Amino acid sequence: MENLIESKIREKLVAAIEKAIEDGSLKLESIPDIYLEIPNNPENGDYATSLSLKLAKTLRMPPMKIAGIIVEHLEEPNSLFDKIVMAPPGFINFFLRERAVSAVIKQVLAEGDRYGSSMQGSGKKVNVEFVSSNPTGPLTIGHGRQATIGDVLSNALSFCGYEVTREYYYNDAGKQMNMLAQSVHARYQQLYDSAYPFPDEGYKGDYIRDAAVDVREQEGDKFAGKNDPETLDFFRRFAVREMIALIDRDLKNYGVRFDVWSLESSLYSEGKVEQAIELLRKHGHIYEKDGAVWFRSSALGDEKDRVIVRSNGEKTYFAGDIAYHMNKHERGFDWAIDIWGADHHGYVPRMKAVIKALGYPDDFLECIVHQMVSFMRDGQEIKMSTRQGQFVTLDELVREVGLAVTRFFFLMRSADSHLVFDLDLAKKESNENPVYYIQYAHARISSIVKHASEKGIDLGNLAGADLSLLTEPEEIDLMKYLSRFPSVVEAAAEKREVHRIPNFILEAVGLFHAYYNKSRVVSEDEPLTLARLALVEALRLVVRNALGLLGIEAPERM
RNA sequence: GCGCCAGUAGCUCAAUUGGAUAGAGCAACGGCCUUCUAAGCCGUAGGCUGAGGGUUCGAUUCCCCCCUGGCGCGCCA
Repeated sequence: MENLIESKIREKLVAAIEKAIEDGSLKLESIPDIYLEIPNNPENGDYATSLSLKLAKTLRMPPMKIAGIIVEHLEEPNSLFDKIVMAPPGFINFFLRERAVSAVIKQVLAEGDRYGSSMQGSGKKVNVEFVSSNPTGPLTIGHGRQATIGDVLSNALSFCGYEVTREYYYNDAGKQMNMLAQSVHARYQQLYDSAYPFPDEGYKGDYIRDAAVDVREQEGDKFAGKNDPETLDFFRRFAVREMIALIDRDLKNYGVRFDVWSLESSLYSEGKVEQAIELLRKHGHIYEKDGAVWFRSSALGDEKDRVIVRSNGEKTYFAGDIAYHMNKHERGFDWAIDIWGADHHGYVPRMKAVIKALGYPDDFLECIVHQMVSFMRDGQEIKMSTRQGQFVTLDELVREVGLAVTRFFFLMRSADSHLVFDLDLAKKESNENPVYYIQYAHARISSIVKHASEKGIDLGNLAGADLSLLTEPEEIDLMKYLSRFPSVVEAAAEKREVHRIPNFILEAVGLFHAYYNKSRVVSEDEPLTLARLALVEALRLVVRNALGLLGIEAPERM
């Protein structure tokens, strides 16, 4: 489950500090947070703590002296550590014994596909809302980044013991839907009269023509030449339904699953929007000016007040979102995560203001903002515009470079960084492409295991292998690295930094490839063969678990 | 003008709640396939972390101020 080595070191440090407090050598009120880190330079140990440096100020003692006291009070250091040394200006460095390191293999083999999971989240209910596009066309690669981050963050949170609900919110109300209706309507009319005018602001993509053809197939020419409100209403409902089906299909093909689909329109039909406005009004956050209804968000951290009901009586998108977040809270979530593109980041303060106005804890809502994606093909940047019909759809992208590559590229970089998606690189099936590098490692290990089994080696008892035979530096490094996986998953979930997972896998399989080229796993030395098989099998499980969190397949052969 | 994000090797990016000597991949150059998959490995080279101040034992990381790029700043969504 957790990183056993790390938690043992923490326990020992806590015990040592407790003892030191008891006998008066450290004058502390309580146990401080235990900072543990992995030094860059192995000469500084496998783990290190700068605890004494942090405590120096409050204790008013020299850090080296504090380090000395802590080390003196550590119990049975020899069971886990080779040595513990103090280093100026006050670090305590821990060097693990090889036996302590190899324990991770047994842990991985025993826990299998649960290795790396934890109960950190202790069942807290979290709602993760992502993608949430207008149903006006297929998903673009801009949505793709968000879909991937949201999907993988949800996976990581679940793996860490949170109860996650993945949610998609359709903005199926408002002006955009009328424009969509008019666009499909115009394309439909053009099937009968090629001179029929197309609206200037209409959606120009081919999928609009497809929808028009679908109308003709299902309804024939009964709307030909008609432009009355009932006709347009039919086209609106038809088009929304068709677009939602399109998006559902895209998400399914992309391997993203949702638990709940919320419709903006049903918040209206169920009166939720009115209720939300009334609640805000009751608490004095609402006023009227110039015939419109305003939310006083400037009093709660936003830069200005926001209109929620326009002077023509129509509610704004924001009004729906207020009701929606109230709804999330009413459904009993402990917290809600919204994932948005950078073009919506200005929305964060007003949404936070809503949370405050409704009287929810400030941290009920967490907004994750990811930077934009640009798309390069043949060295040329492609501008995306749904209305111009010049977008690159997620579906096209997946078809072109494959699911694994698409997902991996979207995940590789921190959400804060702008992403340049280079199609030419993504299409290369070579070592330039990190996805193949990883999958190749998995296939290689699978091949080793197969080879061993064909040689008649009993793979049923890998857990019983004599792991003390694993003494090569590459083997030790690999084992140490595997033990870090649970911490990486936890960091990915807790810091909402999913790119840590791809980085971890790349590093891990890099160690493996080097090891593979230097040492043979299957040899005439049977005990050593078993030990090495246990090692690579553990690695294979970790790679598979990690790829699983990313929604990427781990192939047996390539 | 105001706000959010970014600025690290030629290019694309990492860097463990502030840690010790800032790391990978690509591109360049030189090596490794009668042995479990060469979609691989090993080696060489590459840096004033955009500039300047500050905080402290210690700053790529935090604060201030500039510069550059992206994105916002609607009774649109």
